[in-house]
Amino acid sequence: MKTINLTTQRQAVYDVVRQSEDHPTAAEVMNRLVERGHSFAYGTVYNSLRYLADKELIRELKLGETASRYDARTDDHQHIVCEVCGRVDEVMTPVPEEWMTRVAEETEYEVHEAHVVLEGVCAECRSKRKR
Amino acid sequence: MKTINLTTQRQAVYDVVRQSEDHPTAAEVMNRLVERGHSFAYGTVYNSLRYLADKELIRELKLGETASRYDARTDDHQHIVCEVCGRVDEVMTPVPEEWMTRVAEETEYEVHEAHVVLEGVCAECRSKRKR
DNA sequence: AATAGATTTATACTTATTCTAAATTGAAAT
DNA sequence: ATTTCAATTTAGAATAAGTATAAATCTATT
Repeated sequence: MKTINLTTQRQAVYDVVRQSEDHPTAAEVMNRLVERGHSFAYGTVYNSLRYLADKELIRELKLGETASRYDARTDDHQHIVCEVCGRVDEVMTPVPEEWMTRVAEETEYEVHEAHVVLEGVCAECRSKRKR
Repeated sequence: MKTINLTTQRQAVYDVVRQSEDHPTAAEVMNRLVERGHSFAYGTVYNSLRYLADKELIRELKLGETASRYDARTDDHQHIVCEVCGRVDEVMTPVPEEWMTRVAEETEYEVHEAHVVLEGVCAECRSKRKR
């Protein structure tokens, strides 16, 4: 019984997120909407992002920056941020189940999810650095 | 050559963080300072927290909430947040090196750090729920 | 006591996001 | 076709966390 009501605004926001190669912030989504000729209220973009994340069509990422980012990939995965250029890439290698089990034992929590943000230097910045 | 200049304010902020069982936000640190009879400017508390984190006397935690939290434990560890009551606990079981290596291979990043925030239900909330 | 550098203070500002009340839209019922 | 009602959008105000700024205060050294 999961009805999804994609209004014009929500569809347009969804399209922007899906068609972005990076992981745009709300402000970036807004800019890209304007580039496409839309002019929605700021609040609507936030509402739409929240709605889409709620329906699990997109994911909200909190990577430790001030602004949330959005990702159209909703399958289980993590993220890595380049310390030099700030780019964000997907990490598909799954967090080991065994580690989660150990953490459950250690903490006595029922563990549901792990959000991992890795930090490092991307291939591009690494080769630039070498000279 | 790492000189550390602990002014009255910085020392007091450091004391609050060290003597907190939980992981207080800046606002909570401020409240606890007031309870102890201090009345520092808001900016000073933020500056002190930044200074102490800089000198690695404390750590700033970004757990996906709106406000940062602060932790007097500076050794390598992760955190787990209870979805029910919001409490934050330490996770000392280290993230498997092997997983980090695999991620480095997958992403072609030079991986420096992993910040993990786990979510689940703490022992206390679990037992309350059962009854 | 005089100077300089660092720090603190009070306050203004910024950024990201949420809230609010009125206006608009759209589907269902008449 | 018109009314109706709920959901949505809009514009703008409000909030929350944190940073910036300029003046005042401390502190160590000459």
